[in-house]
Parts: sequence; C-alpha cells; structure tokens
Amino acid sequence: MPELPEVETIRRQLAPRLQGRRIQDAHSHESEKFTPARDAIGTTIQALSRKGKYLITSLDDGWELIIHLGMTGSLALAPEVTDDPYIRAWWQLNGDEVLVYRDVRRFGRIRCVSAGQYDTIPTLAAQGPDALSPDFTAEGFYQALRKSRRRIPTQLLSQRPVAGVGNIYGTEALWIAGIHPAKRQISRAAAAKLHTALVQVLEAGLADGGTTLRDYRNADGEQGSHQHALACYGRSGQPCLRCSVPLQHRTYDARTLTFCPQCQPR
DNA sequence: CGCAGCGCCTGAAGGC
DNA sequence: TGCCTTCAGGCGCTGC
Repeated sequence: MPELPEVETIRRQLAPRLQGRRIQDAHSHESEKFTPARDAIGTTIQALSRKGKYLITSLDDGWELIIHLGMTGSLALAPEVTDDPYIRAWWQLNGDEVLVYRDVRRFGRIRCVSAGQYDTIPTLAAQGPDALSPDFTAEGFYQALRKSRRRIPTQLLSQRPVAGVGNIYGTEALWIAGIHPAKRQISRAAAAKLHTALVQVLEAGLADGGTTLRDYRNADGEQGSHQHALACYGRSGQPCLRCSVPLQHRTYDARTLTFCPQCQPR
C-alpha cells in the first residue's frame, strides 16, 4: 500500500525518464476513476512531482495529470503494453515506451486538472504539509492536531496535519513516540516526539526503497525491503522490541492498530 | 464545517 | 477439495 516512501521511490525513478516525453496516445479502464488519463493526450511532460501520496505530472499546456496509487497501484515504463488484466491505464510516449498504470483493486484514481486547481480532489486540496518537506514543523503539527477531537491515528490518515502517512508508517511512528493509538489529544512535547518519529520512519522507509508486504513494486518492478525493519506493524502477539511485552492490536475507526500496551500507555 | 459511516475493489487466508 | 466469510485499507461521498 503505497505511502510517502513508496510513492517517492517511484517518483525518483520515473521523473528523469518522463521529463520531455510527449504523450502520443492513452487508454484507460472504463471507470471514471481512470478515464481522465486520456485527457493528457497530445501534451508533453515537464516534470513529475509529489504532494503526500499524490503524484503530479506537470504538462506543457498548464494542466496537471494527478495520479493516486490507492492500495495496490503501481507505475512502470515498458517497451509495450501487455494483456495484464489489471492494467487500468497506459500512456504511449514518444521513443517507443509506454507508461503503464496497474491497480488490482481499483482504489487508485487519475485526474487531469488545471495546474493547482485541486477543488475536485478534496484530500489533496485539504492536506497538510508533506512529511518530508521543511514546511512540516513540530509546532505546526501540534497546532494542527489540536484542531480535531478525532483519534491521533485517524487524524494522521486524514492527511490533514501532515501528508504522506498511511497505517504502516503511522503505526511505526506511534510506537517509537510511545503514544497510544486511542489518544485524541497529546501534549506539545508528545507531538514533537511524534513529529520526529514520523520523519525518522519515513526516511528509513525511503532509504529501504519502501515496504513490500504483498503488492508494492517500484517502477522497475522490484520490491522494497523496509518490511524487514518494521518494529510494530503486523507484529501483534510478538514481543515488543523495547520491553518484550507482547504487542496487541485493536480496531479503531475501522483501522487495525498494533501497539505496545507497556510503551504506549493510554 | 467536522465527522461518522459506508462503499468501492479483489485476492489471500481461514473456517467448516 | 470447495465453498463461504472475513480481512486488508486510502479515499470519496453522503448525511447528520
């Protein structure tokens, strides 16, 4: 499930290979989630950037092709399109290469918008600073968390206090910072700890090329390796790596949260 | 406007 | 072996 490190890994691989390429043709699955892929036909790619988990392809006509990978999405450059039934969109580029978007569960989506006009993409429009940008500060994070009464993990997944965090890296950061997932309000000091932990786990994930639990592959089809470094996510029942007490898991707001009952007191 | 709840999707895994 | 149920979860939408 691509979060910031996975999306950034793909962006870094594709950016230099897409820059200056002309989109000669495009096709998509017959779902309005993906049909906007065709709106980019005839344009030339200027740059590939990222905001949170959204990939933003700047086109030469003042528009942007926005790509979200959802849970199972992937992007890759290939010599030609195959008969893989899970390909949801593809763009024929000059130079005989195809940018292929594959998404088994169709949780991803593609949009074409006038540059910066994100009012039709509410999560993108309302999301906070990217977690790996200088705009993500401890004090700003604390103030953003104070504005809501929802549980901290739910706030993280909303992308509003900070952009790019999903359940895996959020779970890891809460464990590092020693914050119980049921908490709704945390102190300035705890917010600062969580801020540091988030940056730490996201940078570690990025350095490992992302986390591959099942579906995730980078633009070259390779798996990440950060799944071997996870201390909390997916380890319910196993001993905490700090205190040896068995980790527990509970469902909060329809999300499974794993935590250490000793290190993350309520 | 904030937020709770639901729907979207499919493959894997577990129960019987 | 095979059928059925449950689970994974990011995000958009609806309605309170």
